[in-house]
Amino acid sequence: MKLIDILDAPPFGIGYRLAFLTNFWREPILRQMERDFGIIRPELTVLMCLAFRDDVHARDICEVTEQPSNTVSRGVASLERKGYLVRSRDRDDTRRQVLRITPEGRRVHDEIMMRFAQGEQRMLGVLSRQERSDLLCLLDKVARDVESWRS
Amino acid sequence: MKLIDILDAPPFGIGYRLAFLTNFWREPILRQMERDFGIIRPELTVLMCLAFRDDVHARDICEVTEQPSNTVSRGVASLERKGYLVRSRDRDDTRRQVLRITPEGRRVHDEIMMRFAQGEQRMLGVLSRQERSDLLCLLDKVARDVESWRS
DNA sequence: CCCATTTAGCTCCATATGGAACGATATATT
DNA sequence: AATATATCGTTCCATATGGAGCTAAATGGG
Repeated sequence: MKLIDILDAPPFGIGYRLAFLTNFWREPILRQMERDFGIIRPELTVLMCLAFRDDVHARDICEVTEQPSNTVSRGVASLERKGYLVRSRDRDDTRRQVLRITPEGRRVHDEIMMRFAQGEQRMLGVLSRQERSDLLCLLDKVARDVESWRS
Repeated sequence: MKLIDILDAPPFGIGYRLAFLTNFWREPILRQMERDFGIIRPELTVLMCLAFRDDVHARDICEVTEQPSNTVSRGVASLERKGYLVRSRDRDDTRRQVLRITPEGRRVHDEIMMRFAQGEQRMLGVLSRQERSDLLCLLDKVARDVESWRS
């Protein structure tokens, strides 16, 4: 018996396949990432936020990612220890700290993003250009509708 | 800043959306499941395997789901305590135990599957029948190709 | 201006998880 | 048949995670 045999069993064909693909695409790269860079999932979450937009607060990351503040706090602290971000006090509100990614952090971030992109290309190998475009369009449509269907 | 704003930032549009949708579809239902039935993720994994095929060994579940044996072992033990499965020694190999789902376990399993199915329907609300069919077809194609692309 | 309330980020603690190693049993080798 | 090796399921331990509560700082109401 293989996992693939269960594909048709559950009464949620699309959801099951979404989870199936997410798992086999993402998890091996996350494990590599931990092995090669010592970065674990909550740290990557922080790193991606900082790469996307500079000068954010930990609180912003909590809101965007819906992660608990202690998880973000730990991620920020360990990324700082590794030299992937710097913290500075916010002069308007000294409780807050402004987070900024370092060049080294950016480098590691870009390397990890590249691995995810390459993994995606491998994953989609069986699809034509047109099929990939269709798939992206359909997924995008559902994702942008998230506020109407999320529990 | 909202999570949805980051959709177009990473260089893996399809993978990112797969993970995004998986997360918002599955996680709330898993939390409900824990709250309502006291069943956590590794237990659901075991329950789904037993519902799919009767008379399996814990080892089979490890192989199919690629979960470590201690995780499966704990899942089996707690499901047994809750009365959702029964264990019996395998007469051919007394190290093994044959696992069988109970009617109560089946009932809980079906209820949980129904919630995932309903969540899927809500998630896909924005798509037409044809679009859902296309999406399923594309995801299925990639999923069935898993052995060629998985790391 | 003073005190109550809220907020940012951190620490403590309880639980979830997976790697490693273990005991019991089965299988292979000589 | 006797011993070495492999396998099944479990326990032990180290780490990851999130909830609750804490401290410091900001904000609001009188």
